[in-house]
Amino acid sequence: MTKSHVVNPGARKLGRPGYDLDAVLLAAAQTFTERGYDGTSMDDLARVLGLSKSALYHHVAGKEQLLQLATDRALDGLTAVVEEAVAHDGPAADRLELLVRRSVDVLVAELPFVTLLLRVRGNTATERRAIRRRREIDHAVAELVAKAVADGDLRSDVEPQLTARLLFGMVNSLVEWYRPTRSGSDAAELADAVCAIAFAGLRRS
Amino acid sequence: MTKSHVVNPGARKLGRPGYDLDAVLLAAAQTFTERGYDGTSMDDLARVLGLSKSALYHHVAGKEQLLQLATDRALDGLTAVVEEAVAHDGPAADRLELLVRRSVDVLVAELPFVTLLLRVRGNTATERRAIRRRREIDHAVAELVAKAVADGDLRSDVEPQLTARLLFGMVNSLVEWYRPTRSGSDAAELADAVCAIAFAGLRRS
DNA sequence: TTATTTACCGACCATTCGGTCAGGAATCAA
DNA sequence: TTGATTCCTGACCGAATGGTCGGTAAATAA
Repeated sequence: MTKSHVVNPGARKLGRPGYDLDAVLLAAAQTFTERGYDGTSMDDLARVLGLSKSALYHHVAGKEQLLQLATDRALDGLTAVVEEAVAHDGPAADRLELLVRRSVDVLVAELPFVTLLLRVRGNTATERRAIRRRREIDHAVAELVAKAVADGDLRSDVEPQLTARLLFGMVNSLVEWYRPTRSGSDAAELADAVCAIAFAGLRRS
Repeated sequence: MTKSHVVNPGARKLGRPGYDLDAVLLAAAQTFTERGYDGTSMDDLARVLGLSKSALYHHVAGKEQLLQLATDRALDGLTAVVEEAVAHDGPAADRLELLVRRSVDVLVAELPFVTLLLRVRGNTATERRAIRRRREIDHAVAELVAKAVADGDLRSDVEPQLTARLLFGMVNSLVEWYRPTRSGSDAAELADAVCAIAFAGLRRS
C-alpha cells in the first residue's frame, strides 16, 4: 500500500505521527466532490489517504460527520461574506458587488468545501441542515438585491429573487470548471470578469 | 402496497397492462434528481413506482441503463438546439441569444433529465460518456461566443470561453430552483429575464 | 377453453456498505 | 526500559446493494 503520510510541520506532537483531522477533512471534501458523497465509500476514502478504514475511524466519528464538518466550513465562509456585505455602508448595489467579489474569493479559497455544499441533496439530517443554512444565505442575498432595485440602481423588470438566483447561479457555476493554478490567486481577475458580465452585460457598450 | 398503475392511453396493447419504459424512465429521472443517482437504490425506485424490484427489472436492463437513457434524452435535446443555433443565419450574437432562449426551453421541458445530466460525476462509463457529449456541446457554445466577440458585438475584455461558461452557468443554474407551474409555459418569460440580465446586465441602463 | 403475450412477485445471491473491536506499532518522556 | 500517548491494522458484523430466477396474474386472440 502506498503510504503518503502527511507529517505535521513544526510543533512536535506526542505519540505516533500521522494524519490529523484537517488533512482527512480536505481529502474527504475533494473525494466527495469528485465521486459524490454517496458514491464514495469510507474504504475508498481510506485508500485515497493510504490507510485502512479502521484508521480513518480513529480520526472521524463517521461518514456523516465528515460531511457536516466540510459543509460547515463552506457555510461559515459564505455566511461571513454575506454579513460583511450587509453590514457595509454605501448603496445596496455597491454592497452587492462587494458580496459577489467576496463570494468568488471564498469559492476559490474553499473550493472543495463549497463544491460539496452546492451538491448536497437532502438525504440525511446533516444535508437538510446544510440546505437550511444555504437558504438563509440566499434569502439575505435576495433582500440585498431588492434594496438595490428599490434604490433604482438595478433593473426593475426582473423580480429581485429571480435576479438573485441568476446572479449567484452564475457565481456558483464556477465550482463546475474552476481549477486552482499553482501561481497564486487569480480570484481577483475572475471576480472582475464575473462583475463585468453580471452588472454591465455581455454586449459591447 | 399502493399501486398507481399508469395505464397506456388509447391504443390497447397485448398482455397484462402496467408500466411502460417511458413512465419508468420519468420516475427514475425524478428520483435520481431528488436523491442523487448513487443515493437511489433500485428498491427505492421500485417503491416509488409501486411495484417490486424484480418487476422493475422486467422493464429495464439495469440501473446504469436508466441513467444512460435519461442523460441521452437531455443531451439529444441540448444538441438539437445547439445545432439549430449554429446553422441559423444572422450575426453570431443573435444566434447566441437564440441558443440561450432555446436552451431555457429545453431545460424547462426536460427538467428532470437535464438536471440529472448536470449532476453526473463520472463514476461509471455511462457517466463519462455523458460528460464527453456535454463537453462537445460546451465547445460549440464557446466557438459561437468567440465569433460574436470577433464580430465586435460582445465585450472582448473577458475570454470567450470564460464568457461562455459564466453565461451557461447562469442558464443551467435554473435547474436548481425552477419548478414547473400547472399553468402552461412560463419558459418564455424566464428566457426573457435570462437574456435581459445576461446581455444587457443587471444595472439600470 | 386454451394459447400467447406482457407484467408482476417473493425468495434468493454475491458483494459492498458503514461501522466495531481487540490488539500492534511508532513516538516521546521518565 | 518502561509507560503513556497516539496512530494504525486485519478480522469481523449486520444491513443494504444491484441483480437473478422460477413461477404467477391479467389481459387479448384463437
